[in-house]
Amino acid sequence: MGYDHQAIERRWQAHWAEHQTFRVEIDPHRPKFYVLDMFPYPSGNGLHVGHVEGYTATDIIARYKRMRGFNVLHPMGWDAFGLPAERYAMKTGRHPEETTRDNCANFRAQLQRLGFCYDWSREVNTTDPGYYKWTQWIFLQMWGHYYDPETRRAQPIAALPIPEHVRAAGDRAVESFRDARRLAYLDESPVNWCPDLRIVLANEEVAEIVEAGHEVVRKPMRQWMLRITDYAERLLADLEGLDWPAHVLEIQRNWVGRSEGAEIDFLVAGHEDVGALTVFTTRPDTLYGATYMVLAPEHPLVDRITTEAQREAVDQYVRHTLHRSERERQSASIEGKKTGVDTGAHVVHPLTGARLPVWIADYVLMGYGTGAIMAVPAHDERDHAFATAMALPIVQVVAPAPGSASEAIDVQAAAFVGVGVAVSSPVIEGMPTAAAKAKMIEHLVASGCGRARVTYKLRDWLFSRQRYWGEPFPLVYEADGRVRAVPDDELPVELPRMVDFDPSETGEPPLSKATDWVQLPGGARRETNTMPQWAGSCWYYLRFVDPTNSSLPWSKEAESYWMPVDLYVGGVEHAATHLLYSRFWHKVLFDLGYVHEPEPFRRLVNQGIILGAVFVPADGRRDEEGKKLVFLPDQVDAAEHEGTTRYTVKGTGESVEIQWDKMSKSKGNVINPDEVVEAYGADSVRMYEMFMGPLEQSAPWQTEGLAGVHRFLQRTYRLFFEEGEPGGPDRLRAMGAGEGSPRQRKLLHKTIHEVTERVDRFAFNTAISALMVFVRDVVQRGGEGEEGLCHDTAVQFALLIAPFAPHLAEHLWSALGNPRSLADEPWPAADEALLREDTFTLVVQVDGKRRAELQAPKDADREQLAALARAEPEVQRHLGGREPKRVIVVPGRLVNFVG
RNA sequence: GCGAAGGUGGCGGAAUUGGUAGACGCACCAGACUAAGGAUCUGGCGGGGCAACCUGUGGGGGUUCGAUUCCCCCCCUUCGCACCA
Repeated sequence: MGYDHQAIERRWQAHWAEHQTFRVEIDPHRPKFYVLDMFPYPSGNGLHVGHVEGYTATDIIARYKRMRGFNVLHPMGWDAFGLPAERYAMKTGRHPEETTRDNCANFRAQLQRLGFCYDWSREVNTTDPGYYKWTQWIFLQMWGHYYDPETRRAQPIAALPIPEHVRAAGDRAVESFRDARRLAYLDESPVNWCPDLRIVLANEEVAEIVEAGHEVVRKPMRQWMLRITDYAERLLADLEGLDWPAHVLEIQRNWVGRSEGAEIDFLVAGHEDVGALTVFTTRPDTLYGATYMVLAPEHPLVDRITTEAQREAVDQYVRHTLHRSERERQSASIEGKKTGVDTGAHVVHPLTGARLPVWIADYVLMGYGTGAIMAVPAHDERDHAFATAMALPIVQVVAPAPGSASEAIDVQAAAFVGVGVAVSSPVIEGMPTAAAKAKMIEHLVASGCGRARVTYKLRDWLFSRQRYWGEPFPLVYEADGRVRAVPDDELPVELPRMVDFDPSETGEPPLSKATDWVQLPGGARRETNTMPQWAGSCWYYLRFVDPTNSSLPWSKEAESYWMPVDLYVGGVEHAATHLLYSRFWHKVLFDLGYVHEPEPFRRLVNQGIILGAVFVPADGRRDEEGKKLVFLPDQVDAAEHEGTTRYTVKGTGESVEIQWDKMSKSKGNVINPDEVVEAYGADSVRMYEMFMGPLEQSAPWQTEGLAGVHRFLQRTYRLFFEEGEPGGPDRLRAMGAGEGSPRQRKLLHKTIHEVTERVDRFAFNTAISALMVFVRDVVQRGGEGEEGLCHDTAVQFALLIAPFAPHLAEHLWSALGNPRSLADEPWPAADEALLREDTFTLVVQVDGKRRAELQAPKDADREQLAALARAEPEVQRHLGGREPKRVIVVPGRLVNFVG
């Protein structure tokens, strides 16, 4: 019969399901371990081999930790709201509800066929009203709270102190004062609008959509925003304690983008009534070098201060800018072309009293700082380019530090952006840049026209979408226009069943067409936007701790036992989105007392990408349209030639080269997990993906490699079983009852030690290699008639491969006479005494070159080792009778004769 | 342009604190068993050389008895950021 992976895997998957082997409950007597995967979007394409890699890694850890005595929470669910389901529905007429249900069922079946040890009783689905009830509830918590910079935490909006003059202006004034501080707020500002898809996009999403070939323009629309910027400081500071990959921390730091500097107020000449025009700068020490001022074209004061003579030119420029997408503005920047228009207005330099012209230019962005800058062309490249183009004056106020390597600089030719010492700057004359900045801020504060300021690149999170397949907002607009929250006991606000959910060209959301649903008694109307796909994934890890609770999102008891997540594995593509958004929500929930730690994910690991093979013409030939020509593996023949593989296209014989590329349906280089699981078994596929290389690294999929791992499992199987009667079952081999030979015991314990240490380090590829070494050794000894596997060793080995090949391990375990699953068996412990060796391989070098090796006693001292080494004939030969000048002895390793 | 990570056989990759470079697997070659082998088992496998031996971890230099590992310069790849004042 042999290794029948299909029968074995079917049997144990059924066993685990029937016995609910992986169902877990709170157990105060055992330490917990929470292992989480990034839950998938259940697309119609089904599971991808890339999913399998990350999910196998967490599965190994989950099974291993469980055997080490931890109470392991290892859940799975579906991030099922989102655009693809909606677009698929528009194409086929199948409702997202149906396709989502089917896709989830398909994903679940696929994951179960891989034998992952999820607690399926905890499965969650973001589109389930019982789930999104709480997504809506959390949103309302944000709507009901504001961020208090004094206490540095969220507070109930009712606790917001209302200034007397606001209170005096009446209820409506108090309400808008509060609305302006809520963590969830309405804002009418230019958003990223994609006319093709008829949706708005978050800043984080724009690049991806533009990549896909869609246009994105700026368009003012009324949108729900989340005030993530209030948490910028904490999101940055709390990165410190996280066990996350350095590059993810880096991406988040960049994204939050903290910079320290100063705000400086300039009065507008002739417009003292508009108040100060405030700029942000990181170089307050260059204030004396400011020769003009630039406002973003969208700056609210542009209209007020523009002179009549310049009005037409300014209006035209503003219109022009609004039409250009941010993308275009950026690409213009890369070419270095600067455009802008003089407003005709002037500001007064707060220190010198000089009149500086005020320009508008699209190189200044409204969304950063104050939307206005003081231009210091001598010390800023962008200002320099602009000043040169517009013939504005350039005044040097920083010089290279005396004795520094910098040549004599000419700021007329190029900006000097480095640090140095202040010159032509009375208040800070001669001071080094760092000190000059501090002194200047001090001076500005004293004279009342400036202050220290920290600015972040992070912008508030655009949180509404004009889509159907998302969570409805639990908000109602009263007839008088006021916004009211749907009371908690009326949640969830269920998504109405609709057939036509095409968005309108103007961006009116599809839900606005569900008039029965929208219209409420008394002229009130529901909010018709829905939440973005990120909403459901912001907190799913919390729902897993108490997934069926209908009166609370999660109980305090469950949260305090299971949280935080000890290990989170997923792709790096979520570094600036999901991972930032969930940290933000978590901090709000922390402030409100619903979670007990400020960070959700203690340790994060990114898995690499599995690449698929494509073949391209060796001569770089392209098709008629100039696009890359790609051939698929089944169109290509391979032949060995002088040690390398040559590939040619079947039929034409054209020479092609192999390339490894991201798997994609359009390239046709996708590996379907179902097919390889069918052919080689789940254990082989899982183990192969772990054997490919370090988890974090990308690696090419090579089915030959999978076959190699499959052979290893077959060999393992044959170590335990021999062929029975023809057509009958295989028989467990006769095994010695004792502990086995000292040699086998020693090898076993060495293997236990290595596998344990490597799993702890996430070095799964080398852990598997240790298992392979063990099996090969025992097979060979058995083949030489020395000894087969003895019972005790067999038992321990079955446990050792369980995290990697759980089905085969259970099969072996059960054949060895154990009626119950091995999932709760203790992990084998290496016997320290057996790990100790009496001798070691001493390497002997002469002049740093290896000349001999010998077995030396472990406890030999330096003199003994040197003597042993010197006695070697090879060493004698290479020394040729001369006396070495030096003898280096590294106990336990080597002896080197030098000279 | 700025920042981060990386570069080891034909391929994926191993290598505590500097101490036998290439574990393990794939591919390939040879052999055994075979009616047969694309099954299985055994052996070989960085390059050069009959051999002794030489050489070799992107390139160049340095420290050291000894460098894949530490330091300096350069090249290349991947990723992130990119008018952020």
